[in-house]
Amino acid sequence: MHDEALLRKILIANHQKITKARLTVFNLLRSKEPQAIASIIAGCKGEVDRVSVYRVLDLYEKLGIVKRVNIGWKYKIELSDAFLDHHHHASCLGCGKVMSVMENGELEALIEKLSAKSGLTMTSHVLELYGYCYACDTNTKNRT
Amino acid sequence: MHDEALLRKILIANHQKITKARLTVFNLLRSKEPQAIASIIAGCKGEVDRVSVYRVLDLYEKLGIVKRVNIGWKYKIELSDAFLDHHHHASCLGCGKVMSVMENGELEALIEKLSAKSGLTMTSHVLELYGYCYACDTNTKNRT
DNA sequence: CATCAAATACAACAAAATTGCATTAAGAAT
DNA sequence: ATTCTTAATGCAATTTTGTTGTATTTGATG
Ligand SMILES: [Mn+2]
Ligand SMILES: [Mn+2]
Ligand SMILES: [Zn+2]
Ligand SMILES: [Zn+2]
Repeated sequence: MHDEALLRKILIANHQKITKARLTVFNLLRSKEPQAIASIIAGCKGEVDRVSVYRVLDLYEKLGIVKRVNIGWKYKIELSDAFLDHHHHASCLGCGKVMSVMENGELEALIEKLSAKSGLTMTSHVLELYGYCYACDTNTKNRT
Repeated sequence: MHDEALLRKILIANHQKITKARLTVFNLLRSKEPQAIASIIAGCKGEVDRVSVYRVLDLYEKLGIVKRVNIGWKYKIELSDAFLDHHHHASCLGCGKVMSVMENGELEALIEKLSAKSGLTMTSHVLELYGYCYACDTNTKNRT
């Protein structure tokens, strides 16, 4: 099923209307991930009001359509695992580029084990890597 | 070396003054971790102004004395690995309790490997587990 | 197409974070 | 110890971010 069809299905199943605001925000999220709220609001300028963006995102979070992910100490929004495969992020502290790190069975298993040991019934987890991408790393080394 | 001596050493090495505000914030951070900014500001009431708390924390972050960690979609502040052993967090979505998950060689090695594969020269990483603690999990199950 | 509730825009508000500046105090100089 | 210098602080004002109230609009339904 393609993304928008799934979105419609989820909205209908939850007795929510399919509106211009909701479709606009959804398509923005599909275009680039993850995004800061400010960036989504900017992308909606003229189309959807600031307040409505917040309300759409609240709904989407409640319905599990989006999730908040932490990039550095700020959060950004991205589509949930129902739309994107489970993954983690590797962020460059130099240029801000965010790369996806795809699921790795060994790692996920280890995280499961860890959570069991910690006494937590884990429902989700977040792993973020920080450092410098090849380009930024090279630049840094070349500086005198 | 005990914590405050290390703090003083770092401040002096960076030509920063040792002030009442900086010591107060530092000791609050030592008392409990991790803490929301609001909680630090509250802990400083009457002692240090709100604005100064922000400025002290900015400095501390720049100097690597504290780091921001994400608990849910909000960040909290805790002392850096120079003061605390490297660890991760397991947070209960029910009651908000945060447990420390101590470093695990196997996991850390795997994360190193992962970052290498992603092409990032990793300088740090964050792993957060979310779920329900034993008490909250039991409560949830007992609900009709 | 008529109906009706849900969703939206806009204004007002509240909370969180930042900036500008006069005053204070930490550390250096004497 | 006292004076000097400037970084650090407190306080007021401002900006930014997020929320709430409500009249109007819009999407679903028959
Ligand atoms: Mn992503
Ligand atoms: Mn911690
Ligand atoms: Zn980069
Ligand atoms: Zn709990």
